[in-house]
Amino acid sequence: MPRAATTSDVFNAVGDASRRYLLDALATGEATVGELVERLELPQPIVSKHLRVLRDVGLVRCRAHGRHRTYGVDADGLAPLHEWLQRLTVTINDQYDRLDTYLDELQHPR
Amino acid sequence: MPRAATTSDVFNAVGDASRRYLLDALATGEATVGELVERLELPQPIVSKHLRVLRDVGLVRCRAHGRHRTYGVDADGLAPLHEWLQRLTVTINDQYDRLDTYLDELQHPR
DNA sequence: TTGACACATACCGATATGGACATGTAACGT
DNA sequence: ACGTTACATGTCCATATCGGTATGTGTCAA
Repeated sequence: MPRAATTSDVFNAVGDASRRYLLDALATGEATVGELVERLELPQPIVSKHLRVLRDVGLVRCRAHGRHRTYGVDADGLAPLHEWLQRLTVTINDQYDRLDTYLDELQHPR
Repeated sequence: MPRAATTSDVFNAVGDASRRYLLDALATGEATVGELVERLELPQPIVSKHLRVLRDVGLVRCRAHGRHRTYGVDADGLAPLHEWLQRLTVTINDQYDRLDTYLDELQHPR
């Protein structure tokens, strides 16, 4: 198994700077591919590819409108990130709490 | 520029599942490399390498103790993630708010 | 119907990455 | 001093990934 890998995973998707820029841009409102190309000053195929990845992991949605495609952030797709970060942070804080308790007991032994 | 790339970036660091497991494990308390190797059932060099990456991006700290090295999560290292996620989410919500206002004005024109 | 336009996909090359194995290094025990 | 323990680092390989260019697909206009 020469690589763990997997795009198609939200964490990996936001691991790329270009894709974060895309999300940042889309967060301010929906946009077509062309508009994104203009704003980010990236070649169109690059943008399309990143959008594809973001779509696959559920971070953006797109709807066709004439010959344009309007993309927008899917807030629900951010859930895995939020949850993981939250859990991690909480766990860390619990740890500190236990340390506090421990230190308390050292100073004020029952 | 055949690759954007960059490990040495917090987002990329947590993009890898193995490294997330390491963080999860360390969140419950500090641990030595050997302990992590046992818990995650990964070869020691792999663990060491991932820890190295996590250290470089400031997600973990380590202190030598005898011939052991005790690693622990550095909560501050999570800040970039928190901030980015926060900003993104807020921006998205602002967008929805504006949409609400717009819809309101459609229904209750001044 | 033909051509332009908006976007998606295919293919290519360069490189970065993760895992596996071997080796280096420092601290401890005897 | 020597072997062992606990890690770190170096090298190698397979593959994934990104960017770039070319091409395909569907829609609109004339």
